[in-house]
Amino acid sequence: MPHSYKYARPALTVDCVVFGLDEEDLKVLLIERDLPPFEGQWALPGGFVRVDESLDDAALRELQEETGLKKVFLEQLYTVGDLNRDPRERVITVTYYALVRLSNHKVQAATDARQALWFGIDDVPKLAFDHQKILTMAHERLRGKVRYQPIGFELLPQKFTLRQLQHLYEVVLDREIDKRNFRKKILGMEILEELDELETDVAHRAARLYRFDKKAYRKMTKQGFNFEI
Amino acid sequence: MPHSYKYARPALTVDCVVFGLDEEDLKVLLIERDLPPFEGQWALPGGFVRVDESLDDAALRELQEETGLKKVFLEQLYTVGDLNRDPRERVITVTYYALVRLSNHKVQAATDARQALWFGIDDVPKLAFDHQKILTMAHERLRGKVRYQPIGFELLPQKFTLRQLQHLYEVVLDREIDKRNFRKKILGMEILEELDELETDVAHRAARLYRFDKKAYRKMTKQGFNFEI
DNA sequence: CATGTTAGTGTACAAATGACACTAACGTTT
DNA sequence: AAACGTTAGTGTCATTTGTACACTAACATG
Repeated sequence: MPHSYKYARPALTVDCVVFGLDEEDLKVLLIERDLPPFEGQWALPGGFVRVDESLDDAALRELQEETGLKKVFLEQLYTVGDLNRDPRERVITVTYYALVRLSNHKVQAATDARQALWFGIDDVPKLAFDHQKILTMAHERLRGKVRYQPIGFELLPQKFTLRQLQHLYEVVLDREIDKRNFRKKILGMEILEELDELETDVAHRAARLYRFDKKAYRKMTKQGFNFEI
Repeated sequence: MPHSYKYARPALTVDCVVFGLDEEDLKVLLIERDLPPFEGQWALPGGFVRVDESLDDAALRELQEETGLKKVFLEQLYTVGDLNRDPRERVITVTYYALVRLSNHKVQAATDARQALWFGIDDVPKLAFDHQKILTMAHERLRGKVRYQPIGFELLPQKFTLRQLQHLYEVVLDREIDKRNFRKKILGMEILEELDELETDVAHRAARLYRFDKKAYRKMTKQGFNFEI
């Protein structure tokens, strides 16, 4: 035990709520714990922060270690520090949420996790610790933020159809959206680059592909433009 | 040094950005540090989290100890944990922002602080640590949040005039607002209780006093109402 | 009683939102 | 080759919301 301090210190961890999107559903990535406490239960990926790495780095490292995910969109969510949220000792957890392109990423369990699996957001099992509460918070944050920041694109492939984009908002906001009004609005923002490509492998008329134009968005933001769905 | 751990642990602190409002300006409460590091410099009130108190409790306690403030509106802001933000050792800080009714609260310095003083938001001195960055974040959060959550009332006395309320939004959002449109909008929300009282001690026609009707707001929120300025 | 200062009120135009239905394209089935 | 099924893609009108704008009333003060 080489590290001693005058006053007791809580342990510090990071946990991540990783969202993905498929054709039907909003999904969350969970791991099955391979260590006590809550061994064998499902939990959010996460782990201890090393004393020589930043919080963001810790979150990225744990994601990679436990699920194989790299280079994902990641934002800090909230820090939970209730007294008895971990049965072992006082633990402070800085929580993050991440958005990934489901199609791009093969997930695989590793360190400290028996397996990593995607669950439908309305279909998650009982979670370890207070992870259900964190998941709920993350979901609310996503619902809120997706409406006034163009973060939803992180859930789609880089080239996507307007149908996919609309579907994203319908799933995340949990309400139907009128197709014509949606197209009018999103195209009117001029933050989508219209590609000379169509989707492939569909059993009906193929839709045009678009790409989020980050540069145009940044420029417009500086001129007072506000993204809003 | 009775507390030993297998791995090194960062220290954990809380810092608070306390906002207040007077007739002119949005203000922030700062303390002059009475201990190294940065002794004699201005900083955000804050301090170490005890191992047996929650993060929120730590923030409230430090506020009371260093500035004398009690029972303020307090919300978690962000957790900063860059590697070298404290010259002594690795320190993780959970930051909060607080809103207080300036008129109600007498401020007085205490533990670890030579004095506590209100500064105009555009008139803060050089701050210790990365506190300027935290302050900027808090200010942005306030600007953003005040528009879609009725937290602004926390900055006003419980009974206020529409003029004061409008002034609040003008100061926080840093833009002029049309008086008639503002009144139409805010009164149309039906979240203000019109009192049979007028302001006193003014050298002109006295304005009617209103009170924020929290119950009505909660009820309407449940029915899908969204506050927005 | 004149002055200065803020309270309190309505209208008209512009912009944004929301509701709504058909034809075109294209792969699949018969 | 024709019919079918499925999704792409498009415009208008009515309603709601936002924005710009100016005068009279009330009241304390000198």
